[in-house]
Amino acid sequence: MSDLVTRLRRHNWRITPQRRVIAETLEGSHVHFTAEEILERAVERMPELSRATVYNTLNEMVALGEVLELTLDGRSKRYDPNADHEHHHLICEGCGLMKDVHAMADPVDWLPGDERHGFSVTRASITYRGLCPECQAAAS
Amino acid sequence: MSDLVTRLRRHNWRITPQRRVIAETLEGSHVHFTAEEILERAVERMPELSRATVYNTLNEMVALGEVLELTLDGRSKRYDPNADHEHHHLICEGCGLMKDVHAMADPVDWLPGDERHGFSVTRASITYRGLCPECQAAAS
DNA sequence: TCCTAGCTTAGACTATGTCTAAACAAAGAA
DNA sequence: TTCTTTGTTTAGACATAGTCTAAGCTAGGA
Repeated sequence: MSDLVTRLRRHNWRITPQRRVIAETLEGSHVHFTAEEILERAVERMPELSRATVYNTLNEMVALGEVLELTLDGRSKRYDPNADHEHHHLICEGCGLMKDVHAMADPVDWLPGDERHGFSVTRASITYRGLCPECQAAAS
Repeated sequence: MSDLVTRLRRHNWRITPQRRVIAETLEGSHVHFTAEEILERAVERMPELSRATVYNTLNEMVALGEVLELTLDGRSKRYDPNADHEHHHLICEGCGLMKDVHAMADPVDWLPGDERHGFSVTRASITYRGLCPECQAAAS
């Protein structure tokens, strides 16, 4: 049973077969897929599924607040089904491997008032960068 | 005199007229331009300048470490000439306005060892999101 | 049953960025 | 000076990621 599907249903969102396949594909993996990767995997289960439906569905899930959109490499967006859970990202500059990580406090607390320029700051995310164990070994 | 040009020259990088115009366009503004915006403005000073040269030059300046590449909205990359200066970004979710900000400490220190997954973590950047004063006023 | 609203589809279109091949430019050698 | 080498610039083709459109489809209510 998909937790994401349950959360989506709470918004009175119609769960069509296409949307179910997309949600389950998104949730069934530990990595954050791009839209194309989700399309590729979902099509294995539902061959007639179209590219437009995948893009539409992902955008709607983001708008509902149940999926996070990540733009970390400047190429394509990635989708993270863990929308409620506060976390950050660690990226390998060698191979692009990405991990979810947790910091010790909320970075919003570390932005002084005089650096806020009158904004109401609601959230903050940290992108850590470095080399994963494999790329460190390859570089030495 | 452009400080960025001086820094680029230190790398024994040939400062051609095209490269100078691009560097000065990049540095002469307080906002972070996209490649297309830089092209548009640089062409006013040098009409024969090509798109490929702008993209090549920006990528080379990033590779030299003198310019930062930002991918904050998932659409197009933006370029920040302040590469040496440790700072983060505050973005308005209403209108996209972006400000440079400074946090009170280095977020690398706030990532526990058991959250590093064996990576050598070299840097971290924080993206703060909220609403700017104008968008707060418009929303209320 | 029919109607209606919303969903899905294929493919055209747009935006952003990269690649290629040829022309050009600068600096050193003869 | 002319030749050669190396690096730079150019126009335009190409690639990739994502959006839009118009038509058809589907589920649920009247």
